[in-house]
Amino acid sequence: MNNGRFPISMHILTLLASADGELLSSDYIAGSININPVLVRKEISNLRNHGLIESKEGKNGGATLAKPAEKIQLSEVFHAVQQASLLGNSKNEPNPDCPVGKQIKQRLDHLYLEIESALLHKLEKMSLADFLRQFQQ
Amino acid sequence: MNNGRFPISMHILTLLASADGELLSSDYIAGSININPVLVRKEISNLRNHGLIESKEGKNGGATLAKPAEKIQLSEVFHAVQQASLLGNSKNEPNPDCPVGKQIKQRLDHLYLEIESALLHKLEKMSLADFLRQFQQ
DNA sequence: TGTACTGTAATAAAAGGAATTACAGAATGA
DNA sequence: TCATTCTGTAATTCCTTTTATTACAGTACA
Repeated sequence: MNNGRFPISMHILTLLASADGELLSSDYIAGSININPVLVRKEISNLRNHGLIESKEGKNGGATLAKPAEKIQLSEVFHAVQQASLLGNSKNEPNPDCPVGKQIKQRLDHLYLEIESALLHKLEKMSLADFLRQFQQ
Repeated sequence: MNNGRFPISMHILTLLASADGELLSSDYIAGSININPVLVRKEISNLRNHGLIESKEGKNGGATLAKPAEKIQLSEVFHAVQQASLLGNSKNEPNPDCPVGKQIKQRLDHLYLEIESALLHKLEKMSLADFLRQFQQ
């Protein structure tokens, strides 16, 4: 996970959770995160596709949570933004004539599965509501 | 962890573990990983700084493990290559005038610490020898 | 003393991420 | 109805990060 998508999604969701049902515009959200509104809309689009957010077009439109913050697990956020494996992959194909090179990808994939399952197990136990609760008034 | 450093380091260490004390050159290693030898030497330099590898200059030089594969925990490899946080950071400073923006960094840092400790706990239980054992002859 | 290595710096090329521009389409409400 | 204010999305440019390459000094060996 090379980029800032997880923190950005967390920021969006935290804002929505604290807005308590009120629709927030991408411009407003972008102002809090300090990034471009188009990037916010892209992330919202992604989170919507994963069932975490609902949004409304047109005047007075914006985004809101699709379900209560208590029911949003951080593992869902992780799943929504994850694209690459956690610990990275070598870009090139290893040498198939080398006994190690031949198998390393498969072995690393297996290792990554184990690691990710440990991580997911942890994230499943945390809800967006838990996360929001840590914020001081 | 955006890049391929973890898999590359794992590949290097696996080759050295399977070489059983014999010195391997950066060219040979690069040929197995299929990357540039200079990048291999850089990773070796890093792994050496972390006490996982020893290397010898000059003719017939190369690298070898600094200790038995049984004593190399995968958490050590992780520490050696980790530079950024696991789930990424937003590049820009969030808006300090927003109650969420003001605190989000700190809250995410805290979350990341929890997550990483779960991951490290898992990696501590795995040795390089364990990893190598999975390779079929 | 030539050869085969490492170590490292500097630079270039490639890839990926983020910002920006642009604009169509939807909802609102005056 | 129609200007306004939003979303959704594509296309492009800009910037940063990764990776590859080039170059060369230094080391060890035989």
